[in-house]
Amino acid sequence: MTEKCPANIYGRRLREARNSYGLSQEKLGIAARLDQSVAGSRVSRYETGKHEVKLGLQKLFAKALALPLKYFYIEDDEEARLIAEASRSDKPVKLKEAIERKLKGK
Amino acid sequence: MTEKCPANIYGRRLREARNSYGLSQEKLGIAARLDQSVAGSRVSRYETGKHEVKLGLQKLFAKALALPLKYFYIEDDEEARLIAEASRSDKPVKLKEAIERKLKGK
DNA sequence: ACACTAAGAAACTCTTAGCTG
DNA sequence: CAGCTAAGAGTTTCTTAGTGT
Repeated sequence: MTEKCPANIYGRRLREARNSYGLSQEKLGIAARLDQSVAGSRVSRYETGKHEVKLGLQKLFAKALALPLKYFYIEDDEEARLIAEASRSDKPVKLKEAIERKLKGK
Repeated sequence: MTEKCPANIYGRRLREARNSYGLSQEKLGIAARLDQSVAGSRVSRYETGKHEVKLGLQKLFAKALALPLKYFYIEDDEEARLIAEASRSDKPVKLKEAIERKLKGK
């Protein structure tokens, strides 16, 4: 464990969203089509703000987490929470389970 | 002139916002604290999607244009327009003029 | 299992200078 | 003037391998 504090807004929201699904960094990375061998270390650096995320990968994270791109740049916590709820209420199925089902399917 | 088509959402919104103020690429770059010698060519590549913008500079663009960070990642045109209006209606002074005043002050 | 990191390899962006309408 | 781009210089990220909890 021992999570380090995110240093920018994107990393903060990414970690928030991942934790809300109870996913590990590696599993989130795999859900976003990163190779398993690098998924954990890359997500770690994105969350802590060591590296920035290219737009193509931002889209994959957004899709995997069922959130709009803009979510990761919303600075107000309350607004972010509302958007997250609204985005997910569209989907009746629990997404954590959907993601983990996909991962096992491979 | 001869504007090339933006290849991603960030570039599209950046150009939109810049045009709404009637600023040139060079002037926008200078307003975001880029050196005059590079301002035009860099903004050009950000808008056309050749290069991606680091978060630190995204914040400077957002501030110069009086828009929230998330604006540049809103995919729906109608929503983007609404946010732009709302963000600017806070400010009674016309921002194009404010920006150009700053530029001349140097 | 989970989160994180150093170091060299690989990929990207920046500056300069110059082109087109 | 306004927008765009090639190429080498400069900077960042990626992969690998490994640390510590």
